Parts: sequence; structure tokens; C-alpha cells
Amino acid sequence: MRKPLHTSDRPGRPLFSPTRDARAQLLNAAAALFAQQGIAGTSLSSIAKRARLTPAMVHYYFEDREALLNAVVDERLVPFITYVWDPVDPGDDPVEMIRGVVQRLLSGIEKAPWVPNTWMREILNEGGLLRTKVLRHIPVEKVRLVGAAIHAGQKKRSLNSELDPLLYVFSAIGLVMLHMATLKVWSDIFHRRAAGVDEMQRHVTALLLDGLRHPSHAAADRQRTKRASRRKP
Amino acid sequence: MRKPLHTSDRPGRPLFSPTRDARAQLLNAAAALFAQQGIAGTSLSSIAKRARLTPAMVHYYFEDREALLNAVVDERLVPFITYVWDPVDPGDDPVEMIRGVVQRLLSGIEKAPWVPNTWMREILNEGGLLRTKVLRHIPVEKVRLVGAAIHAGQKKRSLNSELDPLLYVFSAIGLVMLHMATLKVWSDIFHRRAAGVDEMQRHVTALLLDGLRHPSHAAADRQRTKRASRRKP
Amino acid sequence: MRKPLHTSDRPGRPLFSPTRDARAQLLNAAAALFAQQGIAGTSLSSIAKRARLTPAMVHYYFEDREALLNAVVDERLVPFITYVWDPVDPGDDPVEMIRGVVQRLLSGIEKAPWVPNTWMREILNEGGLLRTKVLRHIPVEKVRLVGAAIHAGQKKRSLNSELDPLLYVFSAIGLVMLHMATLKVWSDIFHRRAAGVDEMQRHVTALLLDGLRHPSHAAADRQRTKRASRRKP
Amino acid sequence: MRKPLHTSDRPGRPLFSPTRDARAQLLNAAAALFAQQGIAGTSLSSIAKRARLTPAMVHYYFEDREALLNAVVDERLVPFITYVWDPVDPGDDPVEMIRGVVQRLLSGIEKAPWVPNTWMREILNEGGLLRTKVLRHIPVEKVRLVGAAIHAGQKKRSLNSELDPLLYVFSAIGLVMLHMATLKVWSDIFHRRAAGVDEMQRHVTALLLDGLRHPSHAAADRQRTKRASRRKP
DNA sequence: TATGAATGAGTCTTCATTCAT
DNA sequence: CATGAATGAAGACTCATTCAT
Repeated sequence: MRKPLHTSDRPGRPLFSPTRDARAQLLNAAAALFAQQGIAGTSLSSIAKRARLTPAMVHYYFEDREALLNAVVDERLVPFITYVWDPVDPGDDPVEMIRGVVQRLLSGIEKAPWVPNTWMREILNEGGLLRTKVLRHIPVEKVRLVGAAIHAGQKKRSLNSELDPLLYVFSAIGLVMLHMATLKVWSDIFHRRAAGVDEMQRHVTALLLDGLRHPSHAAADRQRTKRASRRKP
Repeated sequence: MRKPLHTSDRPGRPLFSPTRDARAQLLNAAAALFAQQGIAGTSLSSIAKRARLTPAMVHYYFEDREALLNAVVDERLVPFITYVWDPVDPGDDPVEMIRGVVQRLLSGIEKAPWVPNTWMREILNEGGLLRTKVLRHIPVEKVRLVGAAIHAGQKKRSLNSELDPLLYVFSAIGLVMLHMATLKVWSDIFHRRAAGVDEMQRHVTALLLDGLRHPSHAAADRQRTKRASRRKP
Repeated sequence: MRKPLHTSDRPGRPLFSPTRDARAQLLNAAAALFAQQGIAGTSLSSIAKRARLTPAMVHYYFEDREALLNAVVDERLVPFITYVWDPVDPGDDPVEMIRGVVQRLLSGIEKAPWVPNTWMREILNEGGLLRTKVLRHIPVEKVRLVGAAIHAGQKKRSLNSELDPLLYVFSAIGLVMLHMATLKVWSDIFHRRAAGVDEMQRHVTALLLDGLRHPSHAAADRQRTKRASRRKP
Repeated sequence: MRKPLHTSDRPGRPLFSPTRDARAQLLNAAAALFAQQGIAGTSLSSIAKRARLTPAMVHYYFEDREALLNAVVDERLVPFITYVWDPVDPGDDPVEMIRGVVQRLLSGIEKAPWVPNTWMREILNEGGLLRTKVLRHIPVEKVRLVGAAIHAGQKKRSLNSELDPLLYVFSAIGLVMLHMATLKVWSDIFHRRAAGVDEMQRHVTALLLDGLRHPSHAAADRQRTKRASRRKP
């Protein structure tokens, strides 16, 4: 069978900024449709159609449905994960670590809005079609780093010791994904305008750091959070 | 054409305790498989096989794939939602309201373990196949009640005013679903024993109420939380 | 997936006499088309069409292309082989053994005219699609029996000792298959009427037993051969 | 449309010694794969890949799948046939004629080992994809010559008159092809070492000339056969 | 010469659905 | 109630073929 010379590891392609060639179009289409309808609910022809190509081209570029999934993981999700986790620095304060991760998560999602849905449906969920493919690429050491920092904070009694440090990291990420994936639902139900990203970030950060109770620090902290969110865009 | 006598709205069937008849078997099989593989990834034949019936029987009892989905919603998910939200009482303290919802969520999931996966995949997610079907049944008034209670607490400066009250309710539910749906993933990655439900409840409650920072109340609060969790089983 | 209750080993079905049910129709169609066009050149839809069914029915009865091939082997070829080899008796004279095998081969082919082509193309040939499936069912012991009888005859110098006994058995079968598979070609080339089965049998038997040279016995032997062939139908 | 300059009838190319150019590579690859998997089972891409070329090149050199088949016949099979039949001389003894044909068949196969499989599968077999293409090139007159010589021998009662002279010629060729195509099968079944070409030649010649019975001449004849086979390589 | 890109048709397979019994 | 039989539509994948470069 003919194999296109394109390989998955072509270097120098800027992450998140899709090039115009057919292969990238297909990956984009796949990512978008997977987020909208789930992987199981997305046919290769619908992907092809969205990329204005024939179904045969999907096989030309990816050999296989499986290979397409792998490419989405390797060329779209892994860079996302790297972008979020790479800057985590062992020396940092745990609260700043979390703030940083959340921050990058949100800015990453802004560029790749299909991530949260796919994350929830195909990675977190039991039987998710990308679960094993993606979990291999979780930067376990970096996560442990944050966990250790939180644990240290708990020992010093400066952080809530009811929390499981490692689990907390996933709670944080999950919470962001969850809210970004469901941004629009609330407006549907409560007839409110859809929450903006900034609003969502403020809410999630407040929840993660201070919870429902704890108004005392809120006022002071609000300043820091706002300053941080202003830098981002 | 023959119509099964059973309709979706047969009353008086005890929730969560599936009867032994074929129709219930099919609903159970459907619920379980939907959770495992997602709705789009589940064929009627596989549901029939799991219920030890022929695919034709699925049509006998449900006419249609669509009708089966409706039945799962009406006879399995709506009761779950009712169970969680019905006891919410306008007079209650917002923190107790949340605690109660989380509590019932967890005990409900214990009886219907397929809920969290389906909730995340088919309800919260954009393009979830049960989304519109289920959202109709969210008890908006009850939710607004909790939102209002939180808002009042924020006014009194006893609750974190950085949080969006309505959004917070969904954060709470989402966080529980998220963690219950992913109970086993963590052990896979970090080679730890799978977190137990109690552990998970403590973690989630602590996160929701106090967040990462806030060590001061922690010691005192631990007592209340533990007492609450002891009542549950 | 739904599985028809028919299994491959339904007993009591007379070999070579196809029943009228759809499954048997499909097997017949498959056998016929495989012989005409080869297995690789035969699509499932062409088989279905020949059996006046839809392609989906092929999968209803056989799960798989592979399963269809297995069924052709198990329910069509294996009985053929059994029919040919079962009567071979250790006590017999080697010449009679060969004569018997050739005889049953020919009468078997009369009832299952698709066998020779398939035998040559899909079993004898390297890369034949039924090769491994069928070779498992060659009654090795029976073949060795004939080989041993020939070997004994060679020791007594009553049989041609230039021949490899085991190989000779295969030469005999192959020669019959070869000629039955190509009955009509000769008429195409030499503009003769197609050779009849009887004619072919006389030719093949003469070749196998006496070869090109050896006119002496011919006259006497002709009688025996004719008598034998008269018994057959 | 561009037409390749190469046409199928380029003269002066030495038979059996493939040149190194791409076109010859393709023919070789095709011949080899056709023998292994049959024509229907061989895609143009697989041929191209084996020749380390792109599928488009197959069309560049051969325009068409059909044209490739024609080229295989004209440039590979026809020379083979010519090589086998050209030396047949009207004056020869029929036994020597047969011996000669068998001899050249075997030495031809040694240089073009793909011939026997293809011969059986694609030429002899009903529906063989090369059948009509090749049968046109059978040197009918030469075959009739051998047939006539045999017939004469039968009249003189020096040859077995049970045999159909014309058919015998095909039996001879078929038997050689059959055995050469299946050299390795026997070892698979009977766990013997694979028969060598010499061994096979002795067996086939003995069968063709003397058959199973007829030990008397065997000893004397063995000498002639051996001398003949020594000349060959 | 040579290649990558592109396509339409066809093949295998699955599936929801229908229906006679 | 229950099943086996049957089908049409759709999905994954292959392949011969074309074409611009």
C-alpha cells in the first residue's frame, strides 16, 4: 500500500496553529468532530467531508482509523499536555504551581477548544477511546512534583490536609476541563448569557484554592488573581 | 403493528431495584453498556446479548433505539435526579445543602454505578446523546434555591464571594461525578491502590468547602465530616 | 451479534446432496464460484447474488469470510475426502487400492464438479487459500497404508520400483484432479468434442498403472478396467 | 495521454535473464507474486512495492492491469513455451520426444520457478486469468506431432494403446507442473525432507513411461533415465 | 522517468429495523 | 412473548486509475 511520506514526527510544525495541508486539515476536522460527537459517533467520511476531502484520503494519510487516533494523540494532545506541564518548576510554591497549570490549561484550551470535551469523554471516562493512548503521556514526575509540594504545605499546616495531594492535582485539571466543556450548558438551562472564560477562571480558581467557605482571604486574593488573568491574553 | 403493553411511564416500580423481567434486564444492560462504551459505541445487539435476549426483543419492548434512550432517561436517570434533589429544603444552611446533595449523589451512585460515566459522557458533554433529554429534568427551582442560599451567605460575607453561586452547584455535582467516574484511573497511573468511596468523599467535600488553602478550620471540620460520613452507609 | 443456530456439524445431512435452505444455497454458490473464479476473485456479494440473497445474509450465516471458507472445507471438502479414503482397506492389493481411490474420486467429482478446480487452485498451489485448512484433514494413515502396500509390491519386484510410493499416491490423485479440472480445455484447443468422464478414466488409469510403454498387458487389462467402470454408476 | 515508449513486443531481450531496468523488475515482481498469491489476490501496489517502485509506475510502464497481464504472458510465458517446444523434431521417437519435453520443462522451471504455480492456477484452471491469453500460444502443430508419433507407436503395438495420444501430452506436462508446484507440500504432511528436483524427475518419468506395474523393464530403464538426467545440468 | 495526491467504485462488515411464525 | 430470517443503509478499507508536477 502506498504510504505518504509524511510521518507523525515532522519537526518544526508550530503547535496549535494548523497548517493548510490536507493532512493537518484532517487532523483538525477529526479533533473537532471527536469533541462534538465523540469518537465512536464520528465516521471517517464525516471527517473527510469536513476537510473537504474524500474518505479515501483519510486512509491515504493515516492508513487506519487507529492510526488517525494515534496521530490525534501524538500531534495534538501530547503537545497540549507538554504545553501545560513543561513549565512546572520544582522550586515553586504549590499554590503558584496550581495557578500556573490552570492558567496554561485555559490558554491552551482557547487555542484548542476541542480539548475539554475530548478529555472528559475519551480520556477520563472508563472505556474512553483515547484513555490508554493518552495516559502513557501524562508527565507523572511533574505531577508528583506538585503533589510533593502540596504535601509539604500540608505538613507545615499551611494547606488543607483533608485533601489527597495527588488527587487534588487531577481534581484541578478535571474541574477546569469540566467547566470549559460545559460552558454553554448553563445558559441553556438558566437562560443566562454564557459564562466567559475569565469569569470561569475566577470561579474555578476560587473554588480550587479557597472552597465555598473562607471569605476572609477572598478580598485580598481577588487582587492577585485578577492581575494574573490580565497578563494572560 | 403490535405495540408492547409496557409503556415508559409504568408507575409504582421501586427505583434502583430492578425487577427480574426482560424489559428491566434490557434497561440494566443498556445502562451498563452505555457507561462502559458510550451510547454511540453500543449496539442494540450487544445490549440484547447482555440481557440474554435477541435483538428483536429490544424492538419489541422499545420500538426504537430512540425509545430505548428515552426509557433509560425516564426510568433510570430521572429517578436518580429526583433522589438527589427532592430532599433539598429551602430552610437549610447552604453548606448543609451541598453536603446533602453530595451525600445523596454518592449513595445514589453506589446503587447505580453506571451514572457517573454516562453523566459525563452523554449529558455534560457537548453532543452528548442524552443531553437534551436529561436537561429537561433538571429541577431548576431546587438548584436556584441552593444558589440563592449561597448568594445570601456571600452577602453575609460568610461564604466565598468569588464563586458564582449557580455555577458552584454544578461544580459540586460535576466534581463528584468526575471523581467517581475516574476512581480507578489514578491507581493505573500512580500504582496506588484504588481510592475508596469514603476517601473520595472526604477529598471532594474538603475541596468543595475549603479548597486548597484554609488549614485553620480543617481540624475542627474533620470531625463534622467524619460524623456525616458515618451516618451514610 | 446475532448468531444463527445452525452449526457446522448438523448431522444427518446427506453429503453431496444440497438441501434447499439458504445456508446450503450459500455454500453451494460459494463452492461453485470458488471453482470458477478462485476464492480471491470471488466477492461475498457475488455469492449472495448467486444464491438469490443479499450480501448481509452471508454474514448472517457465516459471521465472516473466513468462517465461510471454513464451512466450505468442513461441510463440503472434508466429506469428499472421507468418501474417497474411508473404504481403503489394509488388506487390499495396491493396484486395487489405487483403482478404488481413482474410482471414488471420479464418482465424487461427478456429484461435486467444483472439487477439481478448487483442489488445484486453492489446495495444491502454494498460497492456496484452503491449503492449510484442508491439509489438516488428509487421512495420513490411510495414505501411508497405500504407500506401504506399494512398497511391499516393489520389494516383491511386482511393482515399478522407480516410483516413490507416497508420492505416487499424490500423483494419482493429482492426475485425476488435473484432468477433471481441464476436461474442456482440450476441445477448445484441438477442436475435438470434450472428453467424457469414462474416456478420461480409462486414460488416467492406463497412465497410472502402465504408463506410455507397456503394450503387452494392455489387452488383458482392458477387460478388468472396463468391468470395474461398469460397476460404478 | 503519454504513452510509454516500451511496447510489449520489444525484440532481442534474452529470455529468462531479466535485465535490471524497472520494467523488467515489475514483470519479475508480478510473476513472482502471481505465483505466490494468484493474480486475483495480487494488487498492483504490492507488485510495485516488491519492485521498489510506486504504483503509478506500473501504469507508466503498462498502462493497465490488463496490459501487465499481457506482458507477463508475452514476455515471460511465451518464451517459456517456445523454449520447451521448439526443439521437438518430427523425426524423433515419441518416448524421446516426451523425455525431451519433460527435460526442458524441468530446466525451464529451474530458471523460472514461478511457472508451475501460475500454470496450474491461471492457465489450466477454468476461469484462470491467463487461460485464453496463453492457450493462443500453445504450439498446436508441435503437440499434434507428438500425438501422431504416439499414435504410430500404438499402431505398432509398441506403446500403450489405452492412452489418448493428445491427452497424454497434456498429462505429461500437467504432471510435471503439478509436482513441481507442490514439491514442498509433501514434506509438510509426511514430515519428510522436501523432494529434490532430480528425485521428482525420476519419479515423474517413471510414472509417465512405465506406470505403477511393469517392474521388468525398470532395471534396464533406470540406466537410460540416469544418463539422461546427468546430461541436463 | 518518477512521485505524491486524489478519486470512484467496490468489498467486507455491522447494524437498526421489519416481519412471518 | 419470542425467534429466525431478511434487508438496506452506512462505515471501514482497498484498489485501479488519473493527473499535476
